[in-house]
Amino acid sequence: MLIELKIRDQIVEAIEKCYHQQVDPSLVQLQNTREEFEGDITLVVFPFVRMSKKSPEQTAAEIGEYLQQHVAEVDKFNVVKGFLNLVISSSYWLSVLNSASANANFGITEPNESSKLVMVEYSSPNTNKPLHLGHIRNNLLGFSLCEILKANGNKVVKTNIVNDRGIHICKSMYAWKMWGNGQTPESTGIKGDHLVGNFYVRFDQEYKKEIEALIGQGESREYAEQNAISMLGAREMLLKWEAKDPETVELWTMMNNWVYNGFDVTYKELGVDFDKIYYESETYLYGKEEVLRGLAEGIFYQQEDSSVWADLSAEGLDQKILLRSDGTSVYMTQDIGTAKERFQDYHINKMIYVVGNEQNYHFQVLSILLDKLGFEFGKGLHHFSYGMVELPQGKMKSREGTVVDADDLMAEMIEVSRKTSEELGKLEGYTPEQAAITYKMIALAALKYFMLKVDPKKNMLFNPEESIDFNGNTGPFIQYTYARIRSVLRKAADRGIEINHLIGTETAVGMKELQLIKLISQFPDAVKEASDNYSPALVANYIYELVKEFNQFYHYFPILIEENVEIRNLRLIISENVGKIIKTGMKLLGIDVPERM
RNA sequence: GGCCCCGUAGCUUAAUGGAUAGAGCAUCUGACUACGGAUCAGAAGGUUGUAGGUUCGAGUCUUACCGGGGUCACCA
Repeated sequence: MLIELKIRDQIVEAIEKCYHQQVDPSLVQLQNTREEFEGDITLVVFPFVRMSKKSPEQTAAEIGEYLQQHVAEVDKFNVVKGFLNLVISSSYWLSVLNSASANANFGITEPNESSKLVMVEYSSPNTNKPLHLGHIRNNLLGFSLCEILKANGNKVVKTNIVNDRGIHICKSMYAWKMWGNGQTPESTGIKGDHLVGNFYVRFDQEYKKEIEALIGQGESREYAEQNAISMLGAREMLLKWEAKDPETVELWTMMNNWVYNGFDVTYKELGVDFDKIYYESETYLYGKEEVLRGLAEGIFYQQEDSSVWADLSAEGLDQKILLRSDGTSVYMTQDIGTAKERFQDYHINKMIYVVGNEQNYHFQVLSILLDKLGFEFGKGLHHFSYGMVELPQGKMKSREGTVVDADDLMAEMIEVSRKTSEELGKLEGYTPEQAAITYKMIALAALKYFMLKVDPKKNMLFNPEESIDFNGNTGPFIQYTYARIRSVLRKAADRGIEINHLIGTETAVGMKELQLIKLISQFPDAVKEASDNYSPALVANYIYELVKEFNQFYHYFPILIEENVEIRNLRLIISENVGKIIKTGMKLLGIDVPERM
C-alpha cells in the first residue's frame, strides 16, 4: 500500500523532529488495525519510547498529532496502550478503489526486458507406477509457485525431470516379459501408467514368493534377496539396457511410452504443464566430468577402491560419495551435471527445485558442492521443500495398498461434485457438456484449494474417507461467491444499469464497504508476499478472507435494489473488483472459477 | 545415536516478536416474499506438548525434556 510508505517516512520525520533521534525505517512497525478498534493502520510505538523517554501513550499521541498535521490522508487517530491507530480518510480509500478498478491486471506485475528468468523443477515422477497423492501436492505447489512468480514479474521455465531408467523400471519390464502375455493398454483398456504399475506390483509379489522359497531351502534372507530369480532377471535387464541391447531398449521404449501417455492424461486433468521435460536416461551420465575436475583440483578425494568422495566435515556434514568404485554416477552426480546444463541451456538467473522435505539434506549438500566447484549459482539455488501428505493411518505405503491414486481421487471427487450439483439443481439449462465442465471445475477447486491452503512446509493430513469438503474454507465456497457476483452483474446488465467506473471520492461509504476496499487494496501485497515466502497458501488465505468479508456484505446489504444510485454504483464496483480478484487470485492457484454453479 | 523439521479447540488449520490466539469441519440454536441457503448470524469448545530463560511484550526467539516424523546408502 502506497499510503504505508508515506506514513513510514513521516514517522521517521516525526521522531526526528520531536525527539531528535534518527530512526531506521525498518523499525517502524505498521500493521492493519484490528477490527475491534477504530482505525485502518496501526503503529506499534514501543520501539520508540526509549527515544521519547515518555510513556507509550504520550509518545503515541505526539506521533499521532504530527501525522495528522503532515499527512493529508490521516483523518484522525486514537491511542490504545502502546498502539497508535490511524484513521485514513475515505476519499483515499475510494481513490484506491478507482485505481484497482481501472486496472484489469490489478495485483499482477508483468515481466519485462530486465526480468529475472527462473527455472522451476517440479513433478519429477518415476515411470514405474502411476501418480499418487504425494505427486498431486508436488504438482499443485509447483504449478502455483510458477504462476505466482510470473505474477511478480519473473519469467519462468517450468521443467520436469522424468526418472525413466534404473532398476525399478527394469522390475516392471521383467514382470511384463515373464507374465504379461503381451498385454498392452489397448488390449486391456487399462491406462498405460496403471498397467505398468500393475507389473511393478506383480514383480514384488513374485519376488517375495521366491525369497520365501529360497529361505525354505535353508538360504539366508540376505542371500535370498540378492539371488531370487526375478531380481537376477531385473538386474540383467539393467545391464543390457546400459549396454544398449536393442531388444531391451525396445521393450523399455514401449513401456515408457505407455507411461508417458498415461501421465499426459493425469497432468492434463490436473491442469499442469511444462515448458521443458528432461529425461534421466539422457542426463544420467552428466556431472561425471565435473566431479573428475573437482578431483583433479583437489576439491574431492579418491579412496583406494577408486570411489570419489566429498569431505563436508568443515560444513558440519558427512562424507558424500560422488562416483562409485566402478566409476558410475550417483544421484548427486547427476544433479550437479543437470544444474550446470540448465544454467547453460537457458541462461537462467535462478533455479528452484520443488521436492519433498525428505530430500532437505540432499539439496543442502548439492548447494555446497556446486559452490565448491565454482558455480556462482550454487549458493542461490532454492529447494522449495514441502511436507509429506499423510493418511489417517500414517504414511502411504504401496505394499499395504494405502496409496491414494491421483486418477482415482480426481474421478471420485468429480463424482461427488456431480451429485451435489444435481441435488442443488443449479445448472438447469446447461448442456450436459457444459455441466460436466462445471462439475470438474468444482471438484478440482476442492482438491487444489484443500492442498494449497496449508503452509507448504508443513506435513498435511488427508482423510480419504471424509473426502474433501465443499463448504466452509474451501475452493467451492470461493467459486460460489464468484458465481454469485457474476449473477448480480448479469442481472445489472439485464436491467440496463450502467456502471460508472469513476467513483467520486466524496461518495458516502459505509463501514462494510470500507472494509472490503481495504482488503481489495491488499491484494498486490498478498501476491508479493506469496512470492517472497514461496507460499501459495498466502494467496489462498487472502482470498478466503476477502470472500468471507464479501459474503457478509452481500448478506446484509442490497446491491441491485439499493435506491441511492451512487451507493448502488459503489457496491457494484466493489462486487466487480472482488470478482476480478477472486478470478486472478484463484488463477495463481491453478483454479478456475465458473459463471454459474 | 548425530543432524533437521513438526507438536495450537474433538478433527483440519491461521497468526512480519505486538492488543482479548483467528478460522473451517463436527455439535447445538437461529435466518430465505431483496440480488443464488454450496450462504449468513449466534452458542459452546484453548494453560499454543511440559518446565525454565531472553524481552516493555513470546504460539513465534533460546535451553532442557516429552511425543511424532524425516535423514544420515557405492538407491533415486
